[in-house]
Amino acid sequence: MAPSRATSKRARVADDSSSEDEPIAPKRTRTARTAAAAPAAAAAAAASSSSAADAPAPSKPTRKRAAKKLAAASDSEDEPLAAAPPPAKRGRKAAAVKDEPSSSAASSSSTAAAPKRRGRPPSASSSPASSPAPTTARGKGKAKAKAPAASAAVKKEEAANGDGDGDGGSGSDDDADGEFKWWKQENPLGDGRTKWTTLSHNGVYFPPAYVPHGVQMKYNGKPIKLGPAAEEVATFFAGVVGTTWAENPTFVSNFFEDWTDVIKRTEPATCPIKEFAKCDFTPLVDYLAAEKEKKKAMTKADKDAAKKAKQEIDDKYGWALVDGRKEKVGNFRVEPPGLFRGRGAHPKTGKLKKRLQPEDITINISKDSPVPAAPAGHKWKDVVHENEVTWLASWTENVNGQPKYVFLSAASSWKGMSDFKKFEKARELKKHVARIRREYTAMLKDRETEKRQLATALYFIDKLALRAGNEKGEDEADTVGCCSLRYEHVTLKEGNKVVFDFLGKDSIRYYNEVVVDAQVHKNLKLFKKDHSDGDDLFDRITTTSLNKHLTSLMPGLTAKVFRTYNASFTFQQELESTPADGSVADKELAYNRANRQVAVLCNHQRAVPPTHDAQLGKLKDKIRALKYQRREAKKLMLQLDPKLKKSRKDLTEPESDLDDEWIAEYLESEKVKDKEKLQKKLEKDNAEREAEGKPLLTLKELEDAAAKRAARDPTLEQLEKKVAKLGDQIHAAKTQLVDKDENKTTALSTSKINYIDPRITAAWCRKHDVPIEKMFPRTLREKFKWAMDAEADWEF
DNA sequence: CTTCAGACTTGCCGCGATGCAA
DNA sequence: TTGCATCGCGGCAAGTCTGAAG
Repeated sequence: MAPSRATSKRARVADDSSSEDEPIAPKRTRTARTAAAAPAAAAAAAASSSSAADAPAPSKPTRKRAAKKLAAASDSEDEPLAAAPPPAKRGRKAAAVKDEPSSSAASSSSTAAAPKRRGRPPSASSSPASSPAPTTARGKGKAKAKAPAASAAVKKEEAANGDGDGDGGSGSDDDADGEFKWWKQENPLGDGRTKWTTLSHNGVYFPPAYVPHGVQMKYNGKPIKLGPAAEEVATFFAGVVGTTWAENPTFVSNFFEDWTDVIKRTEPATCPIKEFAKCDFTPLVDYLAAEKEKKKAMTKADKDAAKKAKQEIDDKYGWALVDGRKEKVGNFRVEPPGLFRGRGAHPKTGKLKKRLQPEDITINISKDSPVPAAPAGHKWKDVVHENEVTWLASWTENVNGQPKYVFLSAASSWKGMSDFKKFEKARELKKHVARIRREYTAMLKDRETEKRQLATALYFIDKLALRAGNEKGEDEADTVGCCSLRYEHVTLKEGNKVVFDFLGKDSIRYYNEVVVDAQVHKNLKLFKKDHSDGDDLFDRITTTSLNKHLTSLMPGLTAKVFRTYNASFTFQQELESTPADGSVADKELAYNRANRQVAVLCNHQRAVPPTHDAQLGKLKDKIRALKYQRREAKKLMLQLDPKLKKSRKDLTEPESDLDDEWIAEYLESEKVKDKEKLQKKLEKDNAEREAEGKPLLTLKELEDAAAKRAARDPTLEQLEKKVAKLGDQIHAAKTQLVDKDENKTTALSTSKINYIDPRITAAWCRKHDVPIEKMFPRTLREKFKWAMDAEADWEF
């Protein structure tokens, strides 16, 4: 059975978030998340879910896709519908269109609210004037190699909020503090197509060349000398030894295949390496461990030097000028070579990701900006000037042939604008959603199977926040979303119950038992009829056709907008239960709970932190200790003034959760701790006394002194205060406990970063007087600068 | 159409910085 | 002051969706 990997922190424990039911986020009982590594995945799935895994489900057994479209074309509307309606010829799309004249033609320019056109993107006036200056400044900075004057200066300017030397493009459109506030512009979203007029930057940063270490791994028990190329790849593998990657047969065989290729090319024909089983990477593993130690043991000076070097790189490559304005670059570091860590049962996992050369990289930059110099002796693959895209550099990754890009950071104007657009689009959906729901509810009974499928899929996307579910290739992990659900992923139960069990994005398991609309249940039964494992559940629709339909209902509407809308809407609703007169901790809890609702809705999971149980235990003990102290304090109060027994019920109430055994243990441990403390104090004091020539103390003396202090009777008033304080502490700790436990397997950050309109948070903080820093860490505050001014009464 | 390439968002994880108790 | 847990951030894989090409 399960190969009991210690590393399987991915296994989840049942989560009974059975707190409430409300329409949008139906109750859910999730179980385990499958492991990423293939063998573990299969095992885990088999172990945890009897239903899904026993069936030949997980790995595509007899998958017959492609049959899809043919079926739709020929056999057409033959399916007898459970209800009654006679088959009908299709092609009557008119029915779907509804009153609005579709507007699909104009829809492509997805400009949210303001259809008003403007000639230029954000600031018409600033760029021509400001761009030449910074460009030259940049050029100089580059020439100086070290300490790029320009960027450093700008940096300081930003931090100190002082005035710069004209760099940074604080043109007339910008705010007084020199920062570009695009959201205060008249038309913050520009014309939607052209992204920039001028663009300059310093290109990309390459990882250092490989330095061979010469450590010899063993083959067949004998040390073996490898050239740099083969050694490097072997060392990549050594890096995963001890993790689940190294246990994954696909990973191992892909690695070995690519490695032997390298060996064939670069090693003499005498190189004996033929079988993975005979490879012993231990020397390399040890070497890596030693290197890690070395790094950890670096002196402070070395660490500082490394930090400084890193800072210089950041200063040089970390900034770009867009229309004369300084913007932060995101991933300017070229991805280093390594073994591809494809998640889930990815057929290509473990393959060698090659080292990129400047000759692989395309640079996108203004015509009039200096092209960043490629590393000595090299040149760029290409230099282009495409101002309808936002990437600064791009290349093709060799494992999957995917394009990769260098973009600006999340805090940049471009990303901010597109976030803003996204949330405005979701808010627009709010106005249409009632109508759209009515429409698809009616369409659930349409005579055409295709329409029924469309409506049913849409029902899931809306109610369950499923992803669209594009088709995937054979050379990718087998994961699905709404449109790509297969027969085996959906099980029908009595009482209109439906059980979903499939692997979604990142091979995260989605398990959900939901009671659905009777018609939906009926439809599913119909779609499944005469089908079997491996067949598409929705065989007449694709994400494209679904989105096309959605766009006809509302311009720019796509499946993912529903996720954004439902997440933000749910969040705002859940926040309403924030206790107006609660403490900040109470409010935080309410916030996190709302956040959690959304995370559960979107199925955002995380591995249980390895120390989770221990943490909980500690917290519980802390609470008990506090309770015990409170009990003692109350006792004292009653001793001091026995009359309180009558008037103060609260003092006589027993503390829950305290048993004698625990108390004894607690007291014992406290005793030990106290003793240790005193012992330390004794040593310290005596050292002092010795120096001053005073007589030394004994432990006994100290103990007596401490006992005397403890015996001093506090006043009633002091006790009262103490009890109150303890009460607060207990409450806070309990709150923390609940929060922590509920968070065990739920990742809040993804929804916070991508799905919840930040203006809801900003408004909530204002309304409830909670500092925004409590809810948004620095990077989020930067990313959501545009949302920070939301008034307390702002509504999503 | 379908497929494919391209561009951009979403998502989980590992690691380093940071804060905190010992 | 050091060891250690937490947290925030960046890395990069994996989605969505659009538009061009076959």
